Amino acid sequence: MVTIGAERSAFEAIADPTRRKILDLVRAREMRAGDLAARFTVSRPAIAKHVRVLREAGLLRERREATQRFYTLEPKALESVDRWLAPYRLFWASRLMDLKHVVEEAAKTRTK
Amino acid sequence: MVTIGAERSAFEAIADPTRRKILDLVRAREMRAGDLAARFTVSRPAIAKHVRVLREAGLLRERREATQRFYTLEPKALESVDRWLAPYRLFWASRLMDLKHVVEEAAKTRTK
DNA sequence: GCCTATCGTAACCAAATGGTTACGATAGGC
DNA sequence: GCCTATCGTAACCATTTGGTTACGATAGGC
Repeated sequence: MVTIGAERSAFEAIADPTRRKILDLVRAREMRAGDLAARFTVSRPAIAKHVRVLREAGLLRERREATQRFYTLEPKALESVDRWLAPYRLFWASRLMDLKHVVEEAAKTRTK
Repeated sequence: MVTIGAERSAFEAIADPTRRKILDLVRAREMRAGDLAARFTVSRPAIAKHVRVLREAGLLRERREATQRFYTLEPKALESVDRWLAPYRLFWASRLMDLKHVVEEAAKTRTK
């Protein structure tokens, strides 16, 4: 298998708050590069670099029309993150069980 | 409000694959610093630094016993990430709806 | 008291990151 | 043909990151 261009993990991509905000914007509606840049205080090239990182992580889809570039969220964006996170949700659930157990024991003691 | 020690985001913390693996290990069972280090090829101080990042992000809990240090997963670890991720799950769901619609249209056309 | 085991921290280094300004490519209006 | 608008990329820079080796602190065994 030949990889064209740089690979990059979604985890790295979402580490930066600016990039998370870009994703949040693009999730709502398709946006042009300029529209995105206008939402931030940093320069347009800085945003272009963030967008590149997001594309290399497979999170953004690019559509060109004349000189303009439109960005949309890749349909399965962040599923890899979600998959990794899933066992942690089970962990929280088990923690809640523990709490439930503690509460029930306390109730039993009280009604004894 | 006075911040003791460095603040750090959970998103930065999980950007590194070694740190994600540390979390995965600690989620299963409490581990000593040395136990953790033994699981990786990098040096012990390198692991100590990763552990510090994870603690600063509020993901790890430390317990000391003599000269040993035991680490466990903080009960609510990564909930902030999960909260940020939640709208993306809705996004996937709506994408699935779209797909369902496409499939149903195709079925209708076929049976016409 | 001394040795050993278990650690974090300091100091240092190469590479990656996130920002900037300057420039080039491309398409549309006139 | 020329100007303008919309962009990405190149070159550069300061800071952060992830790794190393060397060292110090602390507690238990004998």
